[in-house]
Amino acid sequence: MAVSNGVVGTLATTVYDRLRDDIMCGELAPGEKLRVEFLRARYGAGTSPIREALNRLSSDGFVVQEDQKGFRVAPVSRDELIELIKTRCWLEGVALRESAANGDQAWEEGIVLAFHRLSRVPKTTDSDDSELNPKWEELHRAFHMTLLTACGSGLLLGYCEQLADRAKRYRQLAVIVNYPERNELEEHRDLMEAMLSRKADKAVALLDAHYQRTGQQIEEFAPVFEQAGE
Amino acid sequence: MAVSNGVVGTLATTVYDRLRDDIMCGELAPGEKLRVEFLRARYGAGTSPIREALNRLSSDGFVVQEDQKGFRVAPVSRDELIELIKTRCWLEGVALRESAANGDQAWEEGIVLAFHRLSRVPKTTDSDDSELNPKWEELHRAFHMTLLTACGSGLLLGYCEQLADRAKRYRQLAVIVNYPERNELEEHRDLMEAMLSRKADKAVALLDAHYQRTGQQIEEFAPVFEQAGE
DNA sequence: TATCAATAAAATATCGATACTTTTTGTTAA
DNA sequence: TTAACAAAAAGTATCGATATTTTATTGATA
Repeated sequence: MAVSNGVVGTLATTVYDRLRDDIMCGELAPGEKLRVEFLRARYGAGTSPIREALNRLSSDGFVVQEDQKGFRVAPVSRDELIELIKTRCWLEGVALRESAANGDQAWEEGIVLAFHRLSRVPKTTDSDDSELNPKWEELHRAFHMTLLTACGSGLLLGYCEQLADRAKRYRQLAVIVNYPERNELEEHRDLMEAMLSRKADKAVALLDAHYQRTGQQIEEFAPVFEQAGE
Repeated sequence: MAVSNGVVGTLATTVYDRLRDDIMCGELAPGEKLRVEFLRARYGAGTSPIREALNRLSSDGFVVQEDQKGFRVAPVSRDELIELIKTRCWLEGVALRESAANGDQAWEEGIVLAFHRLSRVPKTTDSDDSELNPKWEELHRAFHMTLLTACGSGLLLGYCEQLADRAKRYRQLAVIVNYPERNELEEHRDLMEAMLSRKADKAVALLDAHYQRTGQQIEEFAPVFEQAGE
């Protein structure tokens, strides 16, 4: 059962993916209690796969667990957002430098390609910029990761990806869409060019600014931090 | 049930802890298949807590999981060890620099204290240096973490801790105990002094050397990398 | 003898029922 | 009224049984 692209997955994995999405996009609010009975009904699965998915998600930081008290959606806070961005700048900074030092021709070509694809897709789907384009999200993620892939550590890449996911959650909760005075495409182009010419210091500075700016947008859009209880 | 220091934990958590230990110390060999039935008998628990523990461990990288094919102990390899050490140097390097920049007086005092405690405990329990002293392991870990605690990111600390655990596993598998021409206490003292005098560059250099040396010891002691199948 | 298919065995994943813990509710005594 | 406790309700954690999938075995065919 649960077949996708010819491969049979487990129900637990399906539930994990769906729950993760629902938490990331805010369908399940920060702090919300995750009762097994509720989730069983929602995802049409038995106790075991639900609990297995929840256990995995708590290792990822999307769910918090307390023994004998069950699970709830991980809370969000201004402090955590700040820490998240800071840590992300540090880790991606290391990865950028290493990538710039070690990247080969295939890596360079990958960057050019990823940028090109990103440039061809609009950030929002509808004309009034109220809805994020998931395709853009995907290509944006891919572009940033491509810059890092030559760092030589899958472990580090994994951490960067995890942080990117957690940051994405904040972005989705804040429903940031289009800011007038911001040309993201140019920011990405500058970043690409700094990396291609192996100016690591410059690239790191650009990236820091890039993330810091996004962080600010989220903060200005602060209804996110209404602490959600139940 | 499962009471320890007044707090009631779940069976799943107990199993998680024990399994983790057994994998870290090599009781369960790298690559070994982890059949649920076997684990049930071993830890005296039902299917659910066993599987929940396994799910958590796979997020930690101690167990690998493949849908419909169950779980096995994460394999080890020379390549992974190298990557592990490299990544650890990078992340702890960042954390050291930030700590050195931000640490306050309480942080300094914590370091002095942790070093003192470490210096008072022998690395091995018996006279012929064949058995590691678990107390030493604990204090050693505490000392290194204390150096990093002022970095200002719990996220980064978490990653450092995770890497430390994975590195510990390699050390335990290799049964490294006492190398003649190495004075670890002095290495630690130098590291402490560099940090107290806020010489971050020097501290990072010392730490890199410290970990690189340990890595070398593990590699020389290479029976670890006999690939274990079943 | 090798290949493949069919079958049997083993192992994984899932379910629903039960035991245990926490939380809520209701009642009594200060 | 409120503090304390007891009883009931709700929710979590665990178990053992079953369904499903993978792996091993066997035997027929080329």
